[in-house]
Amino acid sequence: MSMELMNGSVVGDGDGAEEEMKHESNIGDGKVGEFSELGTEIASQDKDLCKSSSPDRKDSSNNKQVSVVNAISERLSTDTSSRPSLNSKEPPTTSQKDQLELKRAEMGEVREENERLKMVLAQMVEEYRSLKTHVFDMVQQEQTKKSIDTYSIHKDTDETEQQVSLSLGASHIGHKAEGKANVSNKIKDEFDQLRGGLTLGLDCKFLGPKDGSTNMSLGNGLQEAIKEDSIRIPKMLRGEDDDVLAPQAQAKKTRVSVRVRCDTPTMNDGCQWRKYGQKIAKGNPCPRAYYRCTVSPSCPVRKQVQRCAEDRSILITTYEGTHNHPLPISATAMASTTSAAACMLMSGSSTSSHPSILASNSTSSSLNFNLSERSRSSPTLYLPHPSISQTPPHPTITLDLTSTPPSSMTPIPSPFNRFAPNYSSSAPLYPSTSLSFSSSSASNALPTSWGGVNNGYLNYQSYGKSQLGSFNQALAANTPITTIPTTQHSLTDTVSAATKAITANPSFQSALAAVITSIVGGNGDHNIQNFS
DNA sequence: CGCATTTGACCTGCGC
DNA sequence: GCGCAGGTCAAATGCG
Repeated sequence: MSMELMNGSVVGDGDGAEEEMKHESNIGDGKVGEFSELGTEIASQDKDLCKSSSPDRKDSSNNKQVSVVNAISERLSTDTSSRPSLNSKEPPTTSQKDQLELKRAEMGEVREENERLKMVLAQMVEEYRSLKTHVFDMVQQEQTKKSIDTYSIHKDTDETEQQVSLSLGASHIGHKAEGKANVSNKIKDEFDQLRGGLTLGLDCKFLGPKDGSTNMSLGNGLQEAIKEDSIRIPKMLRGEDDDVLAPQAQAKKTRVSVRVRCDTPTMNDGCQWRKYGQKIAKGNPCPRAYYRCTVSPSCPVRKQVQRCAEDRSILITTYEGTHNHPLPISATAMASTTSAAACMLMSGSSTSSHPSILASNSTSSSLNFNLSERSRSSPTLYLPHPSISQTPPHPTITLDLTSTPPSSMTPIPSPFNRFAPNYSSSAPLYPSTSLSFSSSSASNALPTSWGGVNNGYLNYQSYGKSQLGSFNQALAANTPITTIPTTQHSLTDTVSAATKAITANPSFQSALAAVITSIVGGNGDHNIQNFS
């Protein structure tokens, strides 16, 4: 279906990775000037990001921003590794003094660079916030419109949904489907309406980089919602083409699974849910509860809540679908995260087969964001519980927000297992992507509540500043002399400090996931690997 | 009384 | 075609 698009993005990613590697190798050679230039370039590109409407430019800018973060980490590590010589008890020779001066100069530049990067990051957070607000406003406006036009839209529901589904199918194969290019303007208009109305939070798809991939972008959020709606239409009322569409639609039924430690029966994500069923799933004695979003009667979003069989303190909440209504502020953090994660899943799956990353023919990927030292030393592959993950028609992305990975997490002796997409031996039909934000921090706050009046998006905003600041400070704080000899350890300390700041608040975790996803966008794999 | 939850029945898809 | 498992429906029940 969208294989051509996927291939296209793979090629694009590959170029990006090469460029990134080139930068990093320069830094590794100690070319401070180039590093500074790179930072300046990124800073300027970030400004362009605000002004420019060119999606490609934005995309490349994002790639480079992530690479700069990696670069500075590399840089810090390089500095750290050279520090023991500064502490040497031997009397310094003239050449050593020169070296000392040089190093000091370098460090000064790096500090400047740090400051610059702080600014860039702050700006990115600011941009994300304003964009999110903008999208939210748009959604509200569209909702108002839709309430006025409800009748006229619903009148043609069956026909429209069929047509939308058909045209989506056509749009996915886009350029090769000339014969299906007779999409009516009416449907296009409805696309535009739905674009505003069906996406929430950070839907990076619509803010996405590539105009050419707009159709594909539509696929994730819009198509999902449309599909969800169409699911509720009795088969008899659907057209005969539905048989053709059904597998395609089902294949896109992405799910976002969130694992948190939670004592309450269900995780407060800020949304309103009504329980409509409960089942004992095979392989897990804990019942699985089914919830439906009740904020809007027509909202297609559902969630499943189940406790982990191995560790019952872990609550696994699986979200499916996209809200077609404005969300309470307290619910936007989770909605953004799930929406973005679903976006990442769709885009990530398109690149997971890149040969340089995945030395396997498997389609399953696991992107680990394990930041802790323990996690680094013991790389993990999260294999979700079979009752959750082994549902082939549903590609699932798992956000692991638990502090201790479950026993089912299996170390994979692979050179890719830390950063690159891993693959499951069970090899599900569709990619099951795991984003693990695990932390070794013993004081890891248990996310018993996602929402709350002051704990959602607003909180992210405040944490976005204060804690991202901490993140930067943690990076900057590592610049002073330490005696840790290896780059591995200094980086680990840096990352551990940052991890503490990040894991201190679950809302920030989700928001961070959303931010990262929005930055990484459609070609995240390479960048994510380096970001770890 | 209205709303939410519970729970058994039913539907559907998939593997054998 | 059959059985199994996941998912949904809707009547019954509970609660404020």
